[in-house]
Amino acid sequence: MICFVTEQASPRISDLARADNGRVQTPDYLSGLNPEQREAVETTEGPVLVLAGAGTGKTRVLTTRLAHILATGRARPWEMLVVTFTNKAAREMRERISHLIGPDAEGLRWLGTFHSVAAQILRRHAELVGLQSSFTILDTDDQERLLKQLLEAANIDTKKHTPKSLAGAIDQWKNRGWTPEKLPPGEDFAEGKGQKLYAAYQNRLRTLNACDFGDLLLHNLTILSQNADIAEEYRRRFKYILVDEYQDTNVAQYLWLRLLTSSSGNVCCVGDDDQSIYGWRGAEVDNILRFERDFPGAKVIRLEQNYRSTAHILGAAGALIAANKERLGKQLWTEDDSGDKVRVRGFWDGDAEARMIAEEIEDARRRGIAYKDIAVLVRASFQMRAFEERFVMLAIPYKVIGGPRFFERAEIRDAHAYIRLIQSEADDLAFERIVNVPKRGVGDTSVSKILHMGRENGVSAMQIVRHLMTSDELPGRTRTPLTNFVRDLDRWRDLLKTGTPHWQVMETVLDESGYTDMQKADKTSGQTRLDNLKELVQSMQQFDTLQSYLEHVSLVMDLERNAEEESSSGSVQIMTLHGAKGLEFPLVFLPGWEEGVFPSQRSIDEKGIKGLEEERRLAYVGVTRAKRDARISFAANRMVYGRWQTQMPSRFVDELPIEHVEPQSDTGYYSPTPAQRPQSRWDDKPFAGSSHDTPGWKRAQASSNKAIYGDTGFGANLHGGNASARNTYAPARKAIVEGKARVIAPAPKPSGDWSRGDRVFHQKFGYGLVTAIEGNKLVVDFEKAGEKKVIDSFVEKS
DNA sequence: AATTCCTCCATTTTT
DNA sequence: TGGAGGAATT
Repeated sequence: MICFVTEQASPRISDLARADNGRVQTPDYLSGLNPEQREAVETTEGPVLVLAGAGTGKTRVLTTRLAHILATGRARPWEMLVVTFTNKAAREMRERISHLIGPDAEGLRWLGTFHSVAAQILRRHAELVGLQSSFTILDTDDQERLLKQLLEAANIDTKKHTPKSLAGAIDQWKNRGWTPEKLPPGEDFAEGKGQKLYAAYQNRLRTLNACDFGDLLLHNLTILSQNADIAEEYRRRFKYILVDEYQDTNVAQYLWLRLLTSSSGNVCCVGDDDQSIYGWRGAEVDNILRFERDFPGAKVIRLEQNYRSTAHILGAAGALIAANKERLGKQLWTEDDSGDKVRVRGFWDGDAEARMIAEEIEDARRRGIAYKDIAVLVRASFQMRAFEERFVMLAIPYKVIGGPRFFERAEIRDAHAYIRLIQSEADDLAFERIVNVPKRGVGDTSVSKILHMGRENGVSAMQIVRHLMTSDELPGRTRTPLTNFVRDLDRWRDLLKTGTPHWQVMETVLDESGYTDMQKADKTSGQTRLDNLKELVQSMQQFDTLQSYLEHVSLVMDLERNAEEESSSGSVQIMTLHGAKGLEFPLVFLPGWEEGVFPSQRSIDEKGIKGLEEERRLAYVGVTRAKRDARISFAANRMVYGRWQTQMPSRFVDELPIEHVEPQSDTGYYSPTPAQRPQSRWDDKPFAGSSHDTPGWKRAQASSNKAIYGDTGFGANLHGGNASARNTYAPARKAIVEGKARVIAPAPKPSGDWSRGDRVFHQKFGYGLVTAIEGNKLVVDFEKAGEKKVIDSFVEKS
């Protein structure tokens, strides 16, 4: 097990360096590294690509390398450019580094996310792209409202072309480094209006002295590529460049890095092509795949010894990812050959799956595993509810990771809008957000009139309001509240100017504007919101100036993360596979491995083989999160969007090698009467006669399908006679499509088949009598389970 | 301005 | 199925 050389135990690197007249000979911090890790740390000159597999000590290598460069005097802290993707990663790295090198870590000014570093550079040269250095960074909400206005101004149907989809398109364009002028002809939005809209949007941003997240990088590209002297200055400044999660870089980030990398190229990129799961938001795996071409003479170091998981888990994950064609290739290994095989289990339906997972969690708990050490990882968030419901029922503490963020809550945004408008009258988006919050009697009509006039005349909304106060273009009932509004704003601004701390101004504003009262009046969630606002005021106190606070919230939106992580220490974690990246848990449940769900049908439809491979990488990420136990499951039937659907197990299930997997059967998955059940891969003696290279599942599927449909009666009409022909060796793809079309619940079978008083048998509840019929649902009074509502196709007459 | 009614639509998410 | 957002209604 790797223990990070840290804290009190290890001597400070600055001391180490001094100890031997500045010459460091195999200092302690290098001693625990394996040969590859050590090579990655010590190869300081020239381009290096570290291909770090899951759980191979990537973070340790990264921080040690950084410390090593500083300790050996190769660079001063401010000569290092260190970029990460998330604030969390940046924060963790800074913490670790400061343990190693002490106060010197303060000097790491250029350690941060791509966006925060780019923002720093942009502030210094903003005027070169037509901005003032005090520019504000738009959040997605503001962005969408702005785009909506533009779409409406261009007479585009906002139903057909939503602001959101335009925001998405622009985001993708910016990810590729395209300014409006450089937009390729093929790229478009709303029948030829794409480029115009994009240009109009950029203009509008400039007027508002604002930029969006994409601009932080895009403007950097413009500045650096058009000003050779500035680019050269930065290239000289950054003696060493370190990039984490390189597989996640998009084109814009890639170009930006290249502009900052000098020809000597002391650049070290760390990543894992097998964990590239953000292609859909612009990440280019290609960046990592072609590193050696980009940097001739680059050294590629593979970290393959895994310190996280057991051999079975790695074996299963390794075989899975081996099915991908587009990869550089790594073979993870471990010295830990203890532990159980990966369990794979098929269930009759989603309920059974959730029930069993909950039971297994309770069981694990009894064996002494803490809730916080257990995770349920799903492909998409709609799969979470089933588990939440089950966990609530059994009082299993759980935490859903990845809900709405603190700064994205409406009340926080409202508060920010107030303070922004006080700070800068030109902030039309802030104005629009809160002129009538709380209700002041300024309706939508007046607001859009004001905004429109502002845009017509090229002035801010507030200027228009000041003008309207002295004219009679607005009725008195609108004019009075607006006058009061302006008066209030002026008063608050004076407070700020006369040196009242910004957080106190915030408090005053919330109280005097009536916002607090408005929330007090809300019985349902008012209290929560007030609590959030209190927290907001508190967090503002940590900043000296309003400016620095606002900068912080727009770039570092992770206030809640800390609180969340602490409070969740005693809970089972439910999260998406994407959200689980970089984390590890002793026990991991991976439910929902079904064709169409995982791999997601949409990914395959939209991106073909590339999409599928990304899904497979996601599966790989999921399995490798587990330290001791991974439990994969799938359900034959699932309620999706209110309809029962039947699906095949995921092809990924098939790709798991038998030697690392322990299949388990669940009787519910098969025909109700065990005697009629054919032998299959998932039967009591699973994998009987089938080995890794046998397409075992497909064969088994043919027979078990027959069992399901034949015996329970549903589906027989839907499939007609060709059920068996389809299943044999048909490509899985085809099966999915048909599987999707297979709607079970509203079977064409006339519901009149049932009548009150019928005696029926249900797989789970046993025998009972039908007491009512509601369409395809039956209310049955079961002898053992009591009264339940069930879908008719789930029971049979007895 | 508030309420209810209706229709539409359902990955993954960071900055 | 359920929730969100828009339209229609009071």
